[in-house]
Amino acid sequence: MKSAREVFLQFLQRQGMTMTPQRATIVEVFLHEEGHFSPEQLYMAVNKADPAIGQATVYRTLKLLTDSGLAATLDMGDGATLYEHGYGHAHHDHLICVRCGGKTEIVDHVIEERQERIAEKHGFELTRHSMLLYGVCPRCRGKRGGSG
Amino acid sequence: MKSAREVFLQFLQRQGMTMTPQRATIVEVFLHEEGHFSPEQLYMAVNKADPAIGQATVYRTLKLLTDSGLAATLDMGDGATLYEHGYGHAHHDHLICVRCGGKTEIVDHVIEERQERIAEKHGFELTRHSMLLYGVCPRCRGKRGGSG
DNA sequence: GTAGATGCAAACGCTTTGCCCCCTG
DNA sequence: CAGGGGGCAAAGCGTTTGCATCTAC
Repeated sequence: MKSAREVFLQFLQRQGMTMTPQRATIVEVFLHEEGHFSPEQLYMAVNKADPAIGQATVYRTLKLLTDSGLAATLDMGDGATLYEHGYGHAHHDHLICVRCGGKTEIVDHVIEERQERIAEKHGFELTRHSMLLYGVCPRCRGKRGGSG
Repeated sequence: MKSAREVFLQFLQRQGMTMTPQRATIVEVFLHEEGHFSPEQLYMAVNKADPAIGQATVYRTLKLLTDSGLAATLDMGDGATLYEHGYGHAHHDHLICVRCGGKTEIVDHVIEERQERIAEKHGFELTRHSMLLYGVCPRCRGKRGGSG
């Protein structure tokens, strides 16, 4: 399997774009981030590596990373979009605690297969999907209901 | 089964809130809307019924409708939230055409059940979920693909 | 008379864009 | 020299909120 850097480079070249120092930095930082993170978080981490890189560039590169398949988006209902690694990671969905915001990755082949079948039945050519299960995690269920 | 109006009225009363002319108008218009619509669309329809009602009131009432179970939200990744009727309608998920934006409602009991089971396995108490399948609908597949 | 409800417009948070300079080729 | 890339800050978008007013009980 090609390295993520390689995939990104080839993606850029295919688009007639070039690998710039800023993009290289952002990709590196991106690959070192764990779990789910916001553009803002990535921006802050990128800034530690190179304070000269602006937020807009992070957003622009994040879009490229998504298009290249290196990044996957995770859309909460809160208006913000989170990102995670999307290359070399099996597809997974998320279990989200509505109280603490904690996210758990889940994989279910039965569901994946049903989704394919549903799409097929409707004549759709499936490109991607998003499944979010919201609930209260065990830890928060232990505590009493309060929001804090 | 209680009428939707009744459900909303009782919800308001339970919250110590009252049914106002504006809320009544918005509920009526809401119930007449079909399919999936944006707050903006609802606002425009409400305005035909009563031009004095402001956008903020529509948003505020939409939130109440959601809390009361009369409305269900459908979060596209585009930053906007769509609404649909949620009372007296079985839960369903959506198949969305990435090309024309068309939405098809789908129901799959196997998936619903698996979701419950997954949540259970992780100790989560499931409150709701959202499953969006993105793809290309039969009609758009017929036309030429464009940017492949 | 008190408390909630409303309309308006400004504020908000996240994301995108315009502009101009820079570097690359 | 041509053209994309980047930084900055302002604009843009959908949504929320502060405030003064008004209504209902």
